[in-house]
Amino acid sequence: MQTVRSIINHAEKHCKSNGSRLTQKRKQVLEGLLQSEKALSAYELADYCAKKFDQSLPAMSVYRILEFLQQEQLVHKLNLANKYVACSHITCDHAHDVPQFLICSNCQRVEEISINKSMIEELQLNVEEAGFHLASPQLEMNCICDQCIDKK
Amino acid sequence: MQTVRSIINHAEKHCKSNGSRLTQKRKQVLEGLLQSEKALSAYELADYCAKKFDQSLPAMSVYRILEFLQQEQLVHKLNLANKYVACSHITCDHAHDVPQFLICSNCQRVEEISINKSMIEELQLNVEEAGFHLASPQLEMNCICDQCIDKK
DNA sequence: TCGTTATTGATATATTATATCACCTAGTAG
DNA sequence: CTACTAGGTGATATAATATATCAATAACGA
Repeated sequence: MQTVRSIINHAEKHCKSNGSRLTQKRKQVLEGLLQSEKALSAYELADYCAKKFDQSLPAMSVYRILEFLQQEQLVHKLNLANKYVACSHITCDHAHDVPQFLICSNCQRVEEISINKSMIEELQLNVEEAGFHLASPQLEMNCICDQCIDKK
Repeated sequence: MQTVRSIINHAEKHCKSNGSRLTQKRKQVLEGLLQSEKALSAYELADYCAKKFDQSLPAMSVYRILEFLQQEQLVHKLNLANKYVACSHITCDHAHDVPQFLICSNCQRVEEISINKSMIEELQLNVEEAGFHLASPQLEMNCICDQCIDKK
């Protein structure tokens, strides 16, 4: 179990070695995502930062910061939910596999798992046959999690 | 190659046998999707209907109509793009497999293909192991199509 | 320290979507 | 045939997500 702080430290080194900077505000946004169980929207992150750090952060800035964090592969955007999550492999130095996100459409909890390589290859084959090319091999699946099923 | 008209006729029968009605406006929206190469937003559909049928259709109505058409399985919502497409199996009476949508993130062209059953099962297994359950087995993949690649 | 570049703030506006109430129209019962 | 009812549509307001643009500020290198 890694602390939020240690992950952020790792992220900061990662940025430095890339020649980019993990500023205060960027850390705050990343922290917001790291401490959250579920995916958050840009506006939710703005609220989080405003409350937690007692200093308003315009939504516009959050969007810019999220864009930066995505470039640095520290954050993923879940296009199914229009929300954002911290990458779960920040502290692994190796490039990670094709990420697969399971998104609970009820509580927004997100699980990031990795799919079998051979499966991706087969998928990719299907895609190529149809005359398309995978842009981002990220897969997002609309799910319900155990907890939410139990509640119903 | 089926005409738009014949597909709409088929859809109308489908609705009748379901005890629902494919009204004028609903036909117009469905036609908008059928004649389009690419996925359309609700507002784009409203524009299409306004121009083509010379009578304004409020966006609100389009949303309601799209909801109806989805219930009737005549239309799919692409959550990746926040846009809508006509189901490509309207004239097949049998229930179709797990749909897989390839969405060109450049031109919004969409291809609907069907995946291997065994693959879906494997996917499902992965999902269950993580404590989640597939809500809709529809898969959407962010792609670039051949045409757009060539242009670049 | 100066100037350049990267970062953030502020404001406006676009795009997608939902809530709500009023009106209208097609099918139904009497 | 008429009045009733339910389903369908219009109108309006507003929420939620996102982008464009210009100004202000902070960090870094020469």
